[in-house]
Amino acid sequence: MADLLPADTHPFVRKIESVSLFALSGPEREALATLPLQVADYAAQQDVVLEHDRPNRCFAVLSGLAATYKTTRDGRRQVLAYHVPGDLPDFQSLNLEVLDFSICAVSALRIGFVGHDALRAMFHAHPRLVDAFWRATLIEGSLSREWMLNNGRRESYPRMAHLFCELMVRLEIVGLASDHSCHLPITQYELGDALGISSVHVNRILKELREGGLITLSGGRLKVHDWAALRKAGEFDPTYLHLRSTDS
Amino acid sequence: MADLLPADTHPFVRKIESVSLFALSGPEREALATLPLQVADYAAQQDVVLEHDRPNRCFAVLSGLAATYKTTRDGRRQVLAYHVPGDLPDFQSLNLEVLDFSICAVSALRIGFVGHDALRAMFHAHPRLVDAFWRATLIEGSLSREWMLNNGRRESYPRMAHLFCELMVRLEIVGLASDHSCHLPITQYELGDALGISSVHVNRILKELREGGLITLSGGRLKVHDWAALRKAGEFDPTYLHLRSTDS
DNA sequence: CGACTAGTTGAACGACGTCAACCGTTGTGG
DNA sequence: CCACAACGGTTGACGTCGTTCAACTAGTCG
Repeated sequence: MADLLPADTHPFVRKIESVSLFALSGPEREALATLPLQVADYAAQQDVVLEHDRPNRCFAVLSGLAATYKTTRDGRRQVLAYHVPGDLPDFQSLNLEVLDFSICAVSALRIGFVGHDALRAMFHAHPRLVDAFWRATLIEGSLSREWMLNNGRRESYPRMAHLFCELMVRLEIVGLASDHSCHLPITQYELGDALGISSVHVNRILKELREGGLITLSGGRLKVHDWAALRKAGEFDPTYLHLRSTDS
Repeated sequence: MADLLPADTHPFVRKIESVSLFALSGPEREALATLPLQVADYAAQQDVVLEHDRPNRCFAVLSGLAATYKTTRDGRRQVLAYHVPGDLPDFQSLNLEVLDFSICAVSALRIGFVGHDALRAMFHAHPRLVDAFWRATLIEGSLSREWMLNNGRRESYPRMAHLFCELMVRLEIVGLASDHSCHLPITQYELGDALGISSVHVNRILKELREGGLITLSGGRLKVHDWAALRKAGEFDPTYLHLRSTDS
């Protein structure tokens, strides 16, 4: 079921255009827009790919939220990154035969698979696109470094504040948040997996943030009531997102 | 002060050869070996590059140990990765204008700088090398994901055991460890920055590991006395290192 | 010899985890 | 339509891991 979308809304075109350091040529844009996408839907909690898989395709998030995670042998889970529409969460599979992480759906998720062959053919025809995609993976790396600093060296209150700041900014960029409010159907248990703390403690920190008037998270919706305060609490500096047009 | 080394010991050749999925051609090896290197030496604790720099070159570790780190605003430091000889710690600077991390020398460090221009020219002439270098950065990403799991979800005892396992394996690969013993002139304070714990606690965990007969760390030397036990304690599975020839 | 640095250890404290109870909502089947 | 199970959120009590502070030791360098 190949699904062709109009070029300007095609996820690859939007993403690469926003990431690359040069303006895409017509043929390059065309090549991206005509990449054959295999669309698939996942319910929350379902896994898309698993550690030790050897995929021959990678995928883009079309809608919904995905999470990269790893688990220890005794089953403790650590979420390493969230992926918003436009992201290419397992792009490394193109050059790394066996996956070292799993990716699951956080909310209802629609993704588009692209075969490695098709990508390699495109790169052969349009070598500049390699730089652009490479850059996309490097930006993901930058996010993960900030995540490491956040989880390693900030206590849970600023840590959670930082996470909410990042999510809000990234969702705003792709048009999924407005007025500092976004759809975020995530359980407190899952939040704990991302922050490296227990769900009980998540609950307490959420309460603190709520009673401080910074945010509310309920009914699957995150609302930031005091952006300046949240940003300050999380020591949030968006430089590491490598945005090209800075706002807020 | 350009410094030309014999091709088989040239750090780029060794590294890319060990990382790439295809055998390098003569001209490719030649191009790597003749990359002009600007050699520089750093004392322990000195910074090589700093967050917010906009470098026009990147570097390879020639000898010694380097560390990538970030700091919070109030000065708490988190080490994100260690780099052994052959590694390309800031290769992302080629496609990411402004650095989002700093790199410092852990022990006496010798590095070789290569200008971005020279690299780009080489990639233009030998497009397959792009894949190889890309793959090198992806493997670094894999290490950082395991690091995130380790620091996020393991307690300090297994966490430290895991770190020592990784360092030992990586140093063995580049010939800097033998008999499960290696030069590791690192203070307990710095170890704490890597593991996200205080130096006092590092001391106590080291004592536990020592009294359990697993390792000793003194006089700038790490000795593993019971590799099987250390590996078990750290739940260490080297898959994430993406080695091509597995040993031990 | 004194000053400095890294390591070592104890004691008190704090952050976060664990356990357990309870509540509210949702969904399902009799 | 109601009963009830299942699940996520909320809260308290208590335990543990790791931090902080502080004192002391040992090695090194001038």
